[in-house]
Amino acid sequence: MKVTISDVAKLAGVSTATVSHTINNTRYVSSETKEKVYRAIAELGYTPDASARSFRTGKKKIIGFIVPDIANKFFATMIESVEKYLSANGYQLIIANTRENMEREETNVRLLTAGMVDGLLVASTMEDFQRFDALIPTGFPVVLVDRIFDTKKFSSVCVSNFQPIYRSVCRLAAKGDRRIGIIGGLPRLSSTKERISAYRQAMADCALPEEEGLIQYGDSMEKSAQGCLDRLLERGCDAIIVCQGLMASETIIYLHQKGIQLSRDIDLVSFVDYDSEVYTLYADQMDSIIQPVEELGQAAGEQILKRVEDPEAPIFEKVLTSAYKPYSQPGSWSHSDR
Amino acid sequence: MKVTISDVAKLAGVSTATVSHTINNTRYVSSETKEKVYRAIAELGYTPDASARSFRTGKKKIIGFIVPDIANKFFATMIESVEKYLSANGYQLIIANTRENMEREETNVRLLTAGMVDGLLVASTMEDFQRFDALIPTGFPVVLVDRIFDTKKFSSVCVSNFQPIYRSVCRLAAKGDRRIGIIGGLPRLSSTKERISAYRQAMADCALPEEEGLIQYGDSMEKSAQGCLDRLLERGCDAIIVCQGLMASETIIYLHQKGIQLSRDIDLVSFVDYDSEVYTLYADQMDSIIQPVEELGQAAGEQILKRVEDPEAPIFEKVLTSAYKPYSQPGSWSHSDR
DNA sequence: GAACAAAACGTTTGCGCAAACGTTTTTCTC
DNA sequence: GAGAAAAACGTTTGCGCAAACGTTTTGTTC
Repeated sequence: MKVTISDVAKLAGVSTATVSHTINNTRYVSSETKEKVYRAIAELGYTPDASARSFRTGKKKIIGFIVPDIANKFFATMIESVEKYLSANGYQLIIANTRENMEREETNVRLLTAGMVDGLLVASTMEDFQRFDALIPTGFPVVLVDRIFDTKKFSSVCVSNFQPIYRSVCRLAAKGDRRIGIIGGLPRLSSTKERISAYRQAMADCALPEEEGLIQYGDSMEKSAQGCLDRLLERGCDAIIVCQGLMASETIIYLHQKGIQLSRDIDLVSFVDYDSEVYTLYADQMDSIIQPVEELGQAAGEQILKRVEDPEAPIFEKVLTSAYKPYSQPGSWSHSDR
Repeated sequence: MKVTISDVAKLAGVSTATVSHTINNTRYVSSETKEKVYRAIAELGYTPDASARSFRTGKKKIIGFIVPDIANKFFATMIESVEKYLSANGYQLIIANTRENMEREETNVRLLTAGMVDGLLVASTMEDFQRFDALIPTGFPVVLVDRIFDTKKFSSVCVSNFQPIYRSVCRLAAKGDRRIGIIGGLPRLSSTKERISAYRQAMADCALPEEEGLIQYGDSMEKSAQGCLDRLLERGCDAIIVCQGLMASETIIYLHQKGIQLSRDIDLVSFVDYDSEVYTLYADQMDSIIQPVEELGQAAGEQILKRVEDPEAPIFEKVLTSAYKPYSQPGSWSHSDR
């Protein structure tokens, strides 16, 4: 039924070793013999079985990527960029979507690390490092992406969260805004924590009164920003900072629908998805923080392959920098420096 | 180093067969023995090796999905929905992104069908069925998604393309529009062909003059709609039909930037991504065609698992229906009926 | 308590391939 | 033309597991 390497060997009149070496270029084979082998392969329509190969070599040529939300543009773009890098290097990509659910993350990590992939990229939805760490077999190649833990146990690739938010608050304060609200993502995530802490510190440094009600948390899922906004608007904000692209779009739409005009009625600073439609329309009325998603994806791909190929490689922590685009200087882009 | 089934067997004082049967529930094992086995598994931290298992059984519990553009919201949403269905049924999903490139599609299909996955979902970028067909090993479970071929060889899941466009033209014509332009996707795709042919037929049926320049093709990638629009606007259109969500967003933004107002200056009908931001903002100024992306994804998942579990199952062709939302009746939704 | 069945487990094989280990043939050297 | 080296290929094993095939033990019947 299935054509195997020994069928090829038989037809070509050589040994299976020769066929194997011919295919994989792992030993010298005379060109006449190669010829015979390739002819037999073509005649039989032989394709090496990936399962058997993986089993034999222990290499699957597959990387897993645990993502909190595939349909979120931020992650979709990152997946694209990761896939691009991996496929260019002979690897395939398995996606697992946790939908910000810890149990699903556990299930998926366990499944994938049990011999299904060579390495794992994880944008974890977990807060507790112990719980995450317990899932990873000793020595298994893992790279944390976008969301990290407070240990040096795994390599990681993320973007700076503190500086852009700190800068945002300062700019708003300098503009005369006093009551600055902020909409963060899930409170348990490292990215959210860093951003909120930057907000707090900047507020203090700018001598602006802190007020717990000015800090709201959404879950970066659909319609989560509206509730946050309602609560912020009730308190009468001069400005709002949004920590996530999807919620930024919601914010803009919601304000638009309420007849609140950006920059005239309220100041807005936000993390945005670079090519999101709302961003294109409103880029000139707000400060935008644009994360280098594609670089993030590529760096993640690089790091995981590096670890897969050399599991002893030292832990590596890469922090990329977001672009900050103030609306007052359209066209001008500046890089925050951490 | 690695804990295998025989390590477990040894520690539990049973045979490997018993361990295997205990894990997989494939033979009666007394509860005391089960106890011993599970205890040994826990003590050693044993996890069955997925590679070996796949190799042995021939089942990988993985489905491949060949996608033309991951970052496109339409496909990202579909991936999400496919993944949801598959993971609920114990399968993982491998993504391959072709970026609308036929060579990449060939490479990926070949790779995945060579023992890496149990079945394949394909939204093909190819026009030539022979070329596609040549890539698929005999009997390999394949389901075509969104883009189909003119044969009954593979099962498929797609949405109706003809009816919504036909209806669009009729509505525009009834409104008095004469010069109706259309922006289609890649000319080689079945979806594009059906939509354009619906346009032609409707134009003829409505006694509107055909004009080749009114038909423009974009590639559904970034910025492709602008060129089409420039050419259409040059000809002075009363109305424009856009056949794809991403290009719809571009169109709306571009018209907005040019100061052309929807419904006052020009009529717009478009396929849109349901939760896209621009759609949310402009839904009341245009006719929208909304494809049932999630149902599409789920149906695709259902079909491919059905084929994987029974390769002899009859060919199945599912055609889903898009929702048509006329802007004149906000809130009212109607279903086109093919 | 012989004969037989059912319960509960063990022994062994082979999936397809890569690669360690081995053999033969050719070529070269003096 | 004997001996050694290099070239070119062959034989065999085992990766970890599932399952086909076999065996032992424990009832059960008359």
